[in-house]
Amino acid sequence: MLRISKLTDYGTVILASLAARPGARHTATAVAERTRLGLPTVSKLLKSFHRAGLVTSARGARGGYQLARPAASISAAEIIDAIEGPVAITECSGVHSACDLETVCSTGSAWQRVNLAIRRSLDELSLAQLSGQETVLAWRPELSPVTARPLPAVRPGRP
Amino acid sequence: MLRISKLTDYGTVILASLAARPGARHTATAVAERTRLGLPTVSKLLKSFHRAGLVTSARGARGGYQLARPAASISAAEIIDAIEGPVAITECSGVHSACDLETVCSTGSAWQRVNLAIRRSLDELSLAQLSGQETVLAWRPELSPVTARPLPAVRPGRP
DNA sequence: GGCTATAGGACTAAAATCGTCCCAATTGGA
DNA sequence: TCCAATTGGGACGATTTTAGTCCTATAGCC
Repeated sequence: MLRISKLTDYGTVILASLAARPGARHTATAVAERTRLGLPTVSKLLKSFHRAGLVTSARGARGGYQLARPAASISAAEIIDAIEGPVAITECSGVHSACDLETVCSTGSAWQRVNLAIRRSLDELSLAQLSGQETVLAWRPELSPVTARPLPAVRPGRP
Repeated sequence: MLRISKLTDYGTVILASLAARPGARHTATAVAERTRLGLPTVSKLLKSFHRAGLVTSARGARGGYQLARPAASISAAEIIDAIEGPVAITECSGVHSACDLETVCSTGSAWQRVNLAIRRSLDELSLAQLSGQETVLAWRPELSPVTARPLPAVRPGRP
């Protein structure tokens, strides 16, 4: 199916939530409540984003997170990278390929081409667009319903 | 990561193998030996391709598979569809969305745009290109190593 | 009729993904 | 100065996907 993971999808929702008020500081708890995602999950994702440099954080009382850059300059590719690691359509686009098929492996270059094309469209899509701050061309409701957000059954509060 | 599954990758190798001699009939066993993939796996994938109409089959002695169409007119998108189902980057690009987030779901249209872009490049890539029958532009060896093909430990023969 | 293939599906095993929890570090305020 | 709030990092268990195998039925050739 070639899909992005649920976590990534949640991630965009979380970042969109931060983007709504870029100046303010947002605690993980507040974001969890606003997005209606589980607190542990939100917390985990925000940590990932922090490690990737997409958000800045402040610890301690009155701490919280906020976007490190304007939403328009954060790309979908960066978001995916932050959570799932580098986009790579085939498995050993990486380093260690234990592949001893000779003839057919010319396949590699072609997949790579697709990979680049995907990468490019992901680079061009900004968080601002994802969060609806910028209109996206050719918006056809009947063709593009809603994004995935099968909510976790559990609410933020502790069990 | 956004990657295609191993099975899909195997699938392209199998189809490429058929494409090498489009006129001939290939038994699953022969393909398994040539590609060095496990016979059950090859068999399963060929069945999927048959159901999807990408290959024709003949039963009985002297039976086997062959491409239903020229390699140039089979797209990567079709191959992926045959094995993994329709390409959809987000989960509920489908029908039943149990999504009750209102504000943030404008995200949908943007992901959909990416999805279309991906779909398009997948449509444009033919099996002929994947199997190296047509050269692919901008082939940079140091950037695009080899495709994934972590071989199954087991050989075609029965255990 | 017997041999060789595919057709289809059930079933098991392995792996990646999700989600939760715990404890350490840090900061602001009473 | 101590307490409460909040992030940081990692470990763990459960669920879901993905891989891979096997069994039985069906079809065509000799």
